[in-house]
Amino acid sequence: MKYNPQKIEKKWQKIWQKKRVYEPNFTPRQARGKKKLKRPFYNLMMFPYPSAEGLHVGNMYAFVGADIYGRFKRMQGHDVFEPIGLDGFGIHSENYALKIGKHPADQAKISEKNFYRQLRMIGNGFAWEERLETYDPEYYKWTQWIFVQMFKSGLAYRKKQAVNWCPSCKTVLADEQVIAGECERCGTAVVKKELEQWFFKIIDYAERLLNNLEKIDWSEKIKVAQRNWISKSEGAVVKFPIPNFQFPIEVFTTRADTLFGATYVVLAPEHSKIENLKLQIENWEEVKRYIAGAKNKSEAERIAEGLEKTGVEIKGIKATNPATGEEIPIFVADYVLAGYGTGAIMAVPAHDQRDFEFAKKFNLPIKMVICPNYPEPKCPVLERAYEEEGYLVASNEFTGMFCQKAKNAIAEWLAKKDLAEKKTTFRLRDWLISRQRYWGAPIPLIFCETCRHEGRGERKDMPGWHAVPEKDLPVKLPHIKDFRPTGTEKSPLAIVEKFFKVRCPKCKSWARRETDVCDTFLDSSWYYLGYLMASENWKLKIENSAFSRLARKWLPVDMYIGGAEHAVLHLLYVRFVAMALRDLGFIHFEEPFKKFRAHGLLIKDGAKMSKSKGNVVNPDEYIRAYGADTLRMYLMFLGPFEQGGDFRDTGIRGITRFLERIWKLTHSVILTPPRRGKNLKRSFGQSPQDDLNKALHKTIKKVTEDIENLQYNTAISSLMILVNELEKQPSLEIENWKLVIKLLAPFAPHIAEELWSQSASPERGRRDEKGSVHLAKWPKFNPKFIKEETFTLIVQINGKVRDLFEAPAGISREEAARLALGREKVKTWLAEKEAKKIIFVPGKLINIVG
RNA sequence: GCCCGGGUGGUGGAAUGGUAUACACGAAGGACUUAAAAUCCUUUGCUCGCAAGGGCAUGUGGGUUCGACUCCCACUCCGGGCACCA
Repeated sequence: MKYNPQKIEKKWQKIWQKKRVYEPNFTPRQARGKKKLKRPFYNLMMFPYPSAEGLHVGNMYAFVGADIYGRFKRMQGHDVFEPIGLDGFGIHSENYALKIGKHPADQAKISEKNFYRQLRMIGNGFAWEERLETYDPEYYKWTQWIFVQMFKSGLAYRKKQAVNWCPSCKTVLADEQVIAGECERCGTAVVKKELEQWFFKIIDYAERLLNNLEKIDWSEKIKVAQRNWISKSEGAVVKFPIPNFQFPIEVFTTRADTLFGATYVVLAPEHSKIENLKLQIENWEEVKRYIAGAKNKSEAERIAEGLEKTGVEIKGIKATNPATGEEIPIFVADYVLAGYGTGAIMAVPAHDQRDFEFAKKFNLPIKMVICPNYPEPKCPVLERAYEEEGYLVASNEFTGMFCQKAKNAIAEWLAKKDLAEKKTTFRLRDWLISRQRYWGAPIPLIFCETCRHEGRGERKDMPGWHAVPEKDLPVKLPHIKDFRPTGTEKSPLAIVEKFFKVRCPKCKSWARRETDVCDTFLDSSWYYLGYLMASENWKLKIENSAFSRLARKWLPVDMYIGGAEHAVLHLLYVRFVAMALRDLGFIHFEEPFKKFRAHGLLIKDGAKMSKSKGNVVNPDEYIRAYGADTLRMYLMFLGPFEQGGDFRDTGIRGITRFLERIWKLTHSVILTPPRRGKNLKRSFGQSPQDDLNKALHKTIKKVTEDIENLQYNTAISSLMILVNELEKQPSLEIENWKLVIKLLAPFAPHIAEELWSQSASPERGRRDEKGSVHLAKWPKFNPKFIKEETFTLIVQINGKVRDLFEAPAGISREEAARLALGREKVKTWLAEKEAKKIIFVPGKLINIVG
């Protein structure tokens, strides 16, 4: 019989599904009845969004890598839950539907079928019965339910502010979705628009999101990215009074020590105070023009300008430096960001490069107050801002103080006069959650004009707004013909009367539904809970104890694998939502994933895969040509899973050869009974059987350790080394060979299953072999077999390898030195010289220094 | 500009501070074949040498060490992330 991957892969995929091999036990009660309660293990991978081209080989790379880990855990005796689903709601799916002129709901059905077909082909141990799609009303009912909880608890709020707007996608975007001023999805330059939008208060959780990073076992680079994104700054808010005006300008600074060098104040163009000061501003027209111009600029334009600073002085008013009492000018400039700190800064051109450039351009005084050398202040002439540490100069009683110390001293001095206050600020902004698009979960809120008028509402701070009562969820997305984005700052649902016209849940008068939909990242912020709900056909409720029991058994997720590109998107939101749900008492944990590992990027022939380059690998054709097992193993053999790999067509043959050799070897083992009792003794006293055990158990150890560390490439290579060895063995027993099949099983599940079943013919069959190899026990290595009796002792002379010989394992330093010095080569190399020093590393080498 | 990765044969890549180049691909030669494919065997970092054997090589330059791909310093190139965050 020849190895025919296509045939056996289809066969086993069917059998697995029929026998429910990969379906875990969900209810604790059921499990108790069984003789052995298996330890649950939730093995999660980031679910894909069903894209235009079908499953990308990069997806397959990620899924296979995650699956190997899951299969490994299953064989180690865990009850593994490895679900899969589709993240099909959202702009990406809708954009594709628009492009090909289909309705997103119809396209979803097509994509769904295609994706599930492809996902079945790759041979993962998915729990298919719990699959889910985010556009399924059963699912988004709970997306909406979460929104309602956020609203009721005050974590969702509505606010008008300058937000990111993508003119091509015709919707607002979250900060996390803007990459270098461009839309994450389509690459169009994002513009700022003043709009009223829904936000989630993720900033309230900034501190916890930051602190918890210490407690979770995640890829370090993701933690670093999150830390940088949240970016905590400790400083002070300092008041700069405006003469003849009631309110001072408040600035945020982390460098209170430089306060005596603050020679002007800058407000962001969006700063609210400017409007209030209108009557006192002499050049109001000019200021107004500048503000309008700045607001119209796209994010990308601002970045493109680079360090070229622009701004306008606000004439007619001055600010008082609270430290010096000096009156200093006030500017409006777009290098100051409205959304950070207080939206205003004190400019210290001598010690901040941006302020320095601005001051140079506008000829403003540059006053040095920090000097590297003290007490002899010979301050250098500045060519750029001096941002390093130093001692204060020209700062009254603080002169001579080291800057770190002065920071606190000055802040406290001003605090006593009520002119300053310590403050911690985060760079993280609140999560903008509403989208002016069609293909998403409608935001489940209703606005009632009557209630607003009478000051009623679910929340005191938001009169007129009501959550859709939970019994009315889901708010179904209506099937409308014209789903195209309007570009009018409103969703296409805003003109669908049968959708938005609704009775107020409170006063029953006619009211209006919110017509924006939720950001896709809300869909994916809780899907790991969804899979558990799917196990009971969506009959469970998050708030009920039945769900809670299930969650306590399975959550938090034990292992989560996905792409690093979601470091500050999905991976941040999902943590935030879990914390919020925990605080509301719905779940028992605040970190959803105990362990997260980011896989590397798969490239093709040294270049990134992209549609425009035309080098995107479609897994279908490779599976058709070589089989899923070969492709799986090839992908994993390319390089370390966490680093990625370079896909080259030529390499695949090596894996095909390897699997064919395994196939052949199995049959020769089955057909040729071992010649017992004929083991020839060797000169070292080790029989071929000892050698075989050693090779076998070393490999078991190596493969086990490598899988645990996701080093699949070296695990596969050690399997290859073992097979090379075993092919030379005259007497290979089937029981030993079966250990190899087990080691192979996570990587090449189909061929392993086929060979397992073939080797377990009834007359040979044992209990372990009746079922699937994937439920068989993962082999344990026996340290006794690995123990070496001799080793290769390396002999170095002055650090260079000159000789080597076999030595007994426990050889002493003296004995090793004696043997080494007696060797011909050593004598030659050492010539007449004495050995000055001898370094001996037990079990490794001896270095003779002459 | 800042923060992460990374630089090793013709290629993908291995190496707890201890034989650098495992494993695989490719290439060359051979066996089998009428022939080809497949398969199997041998060789394969560069270099000097008939050989035995030697010298040189892990981006560059220094350092620590008996010994450095591995640790430290400086630089350089490539990939990724963030980007006027006061």
